[in-house]
Amino acid sequence: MKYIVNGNTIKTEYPLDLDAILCCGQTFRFARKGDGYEVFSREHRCYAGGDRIECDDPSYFARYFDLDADYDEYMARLKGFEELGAYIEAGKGIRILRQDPFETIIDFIISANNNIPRIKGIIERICSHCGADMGGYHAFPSPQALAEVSAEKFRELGAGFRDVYLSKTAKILAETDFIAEAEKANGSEAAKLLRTLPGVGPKVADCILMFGLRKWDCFPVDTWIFRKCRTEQLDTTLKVRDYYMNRYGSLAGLAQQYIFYGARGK
DNA sequence: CCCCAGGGCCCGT
DNA sequence: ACGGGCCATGGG
Repeated sequence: MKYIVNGNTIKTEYPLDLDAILCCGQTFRFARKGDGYEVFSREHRCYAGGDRIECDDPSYFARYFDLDADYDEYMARLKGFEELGAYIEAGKGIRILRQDPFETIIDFIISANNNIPRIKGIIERICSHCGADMGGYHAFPSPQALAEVSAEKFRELGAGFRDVYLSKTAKILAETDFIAEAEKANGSEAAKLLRTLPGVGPKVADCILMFGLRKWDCFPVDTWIFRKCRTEQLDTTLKVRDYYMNRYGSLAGLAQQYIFYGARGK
């Protein structure tokens, strides 16, 4: 048993390292509150601190925080790689979030060539504009609601040059069963499929695989990871990606998160 | 004024 | 296939 549910409260076996989980760019919908964080996902909200999660829907957030998975086993497997030892020790409280695929696709299109505080602001304004009013906060918009938003409106909400990507992709996701196809596909096929969406390239696709589809055979390379991992041979982001995907295999994405946390810090 | 941010697109070679 | 310029916006 890795956690216990008592009413609307989840108690986890080990404390979650919420700073590492939330502040390293897996999600952008959270805020510090008291000793912990208020976290939003789709139409849900929770308060998380230490080993407690208080929420409207425990089964949703047990899944969201990936509480059924055995991270001790993952860490044990990755500790076989000498270079990861210190990173794993520092990041042992990390979980990989299981977020809504649609929300994750939109969030990471916004993340391109952007910084975390500004990404959070854009997403917040989009939710306020067309997400359901949940009383005190707004849900993430449905695909249908977001498909109604014009590129001009996205620009107005601060999305910058990503405005057309957002309006085009939202329409595709609202009008087709794209997401179901991506969920069915294996990692490399899903990555290829995701890259057909406007605004989704190699890095954004890998983040969607990681945080929206729980497919970990990927290796998102952003500027921080590239700075950390580049060598004379590995002199492009795609070469870094290929090398580490091959090295860490089915746990490459998790390994990336340990490296990211270690390289970037809080 | 500069540079940078969890990059992708589009155009040339 | 690959490289370089360009793309909004806000903060340092």
